[in-house]
Amino acid sequence: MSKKRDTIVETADRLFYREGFAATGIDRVVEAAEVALGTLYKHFQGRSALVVGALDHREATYFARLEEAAAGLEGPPRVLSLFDGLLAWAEAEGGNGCLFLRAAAAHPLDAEIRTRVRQHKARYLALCRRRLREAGWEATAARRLAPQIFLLLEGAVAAAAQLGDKMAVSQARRMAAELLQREPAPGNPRQ
Amino acid sequence: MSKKRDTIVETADRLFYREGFAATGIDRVVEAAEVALGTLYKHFQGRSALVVGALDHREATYFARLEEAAAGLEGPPRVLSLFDGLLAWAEAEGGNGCLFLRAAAAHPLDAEIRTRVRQHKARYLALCRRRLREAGWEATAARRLAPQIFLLLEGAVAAAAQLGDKMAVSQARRMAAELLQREPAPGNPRQ
DNA sequence: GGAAAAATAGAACGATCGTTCTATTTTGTC
DNA sequence: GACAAAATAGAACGATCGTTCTATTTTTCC
Repeated sequence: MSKKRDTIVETADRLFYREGFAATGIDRVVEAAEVALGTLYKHFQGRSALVVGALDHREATYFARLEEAAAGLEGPPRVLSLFDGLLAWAEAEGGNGCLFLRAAAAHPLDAEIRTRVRQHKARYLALCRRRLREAGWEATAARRLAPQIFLLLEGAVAAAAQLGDKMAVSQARRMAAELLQREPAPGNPRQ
Repeated sequence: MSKKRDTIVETADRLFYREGFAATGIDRVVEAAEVALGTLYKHFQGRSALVVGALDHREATYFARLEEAAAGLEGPPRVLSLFDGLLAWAEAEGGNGCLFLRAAAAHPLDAEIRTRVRQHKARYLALCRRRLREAGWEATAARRLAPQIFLLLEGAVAAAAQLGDKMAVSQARRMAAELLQREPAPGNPRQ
């Protein structure tokens, strides 16, 4: 819609993630986005709205990346591509943990932000379930397996956060592969 | 050593965890600890030193709790008690994620704090390895299994953080139990 | 019991930061 | 080319917060 708005949102997303919420103020975003302070306040009510905008941007781009990673895949690899998408993201932007959880930690009393965090995690879990179904698992099995896949994803993000340890992602992927192999989908009895 | 110092550290730990680093300033700690501002600055050089003090306190109390949970246990349960300790902690203090990771996120450029975070995670991983060895696994097996247990622990903490979802901890515990059962320790061939 | 040390209350400072405002310049459109 | 809308630079404000300082009171210890 607005080119300026997009620039601001992308810059805010990048800065918030790379340098943290505490370290990047409005001025910092304005400077990096090469935009005037007034322009930012024309598009966003205030800092809170800017953070929400950055989270929405991250939500869209991250899930888009996960769709790319799954393109053309079927069976268990379609589920495991969730880890490939995570790895690609960690390599591209450096594993600094989950932007949503960090936003919630940095703005503890902001209801709007907390809502986005919950939404993000709910959608992430729902995506795990959907992928399992697409890969051939029954609804009941998908409902049981999805939280386990989700837990491995969360563990990978958290473990990768502390030392840029990308190994944690492949570790989690291997564990997920074993998990899926142990109870194969009726639709894909052979891996 | 100093009673006042202990009170300050305990209060800071509790407030930082319950209300977040951004929301609890020096004044807030002083008020809750029922201590004068000058007393705090007599014991700590500044905010950064206070945060480090709180992290050290958390480190000590958390690992002590893990020791308690493992007392008297042998074999796989000795490893799984890591999850019991985590659950007890989550129920007592409410799962708000890992204090160390939150501290690092809130003070991105503080070298001292980043060091404590790395130390904490390294010790946690080392504890996983030690427990596996105590439970009868060989050194090579322990080195391979420890990161997997650690990943499940991190995943449980992160997943529990978003909705007070204590189920994530028991979920992770079940996954760890299966993991250990799949390749039993020579010293404890029967579970 | 009296001296030294610690603790207290509270004011004051300086810096940071989110936000608003104004005056000027640029951009887009008929 | 003119006019309206958007963008710009930059000053200014108010609030928060970490930190320092002073004067007074309490505690500790010989």
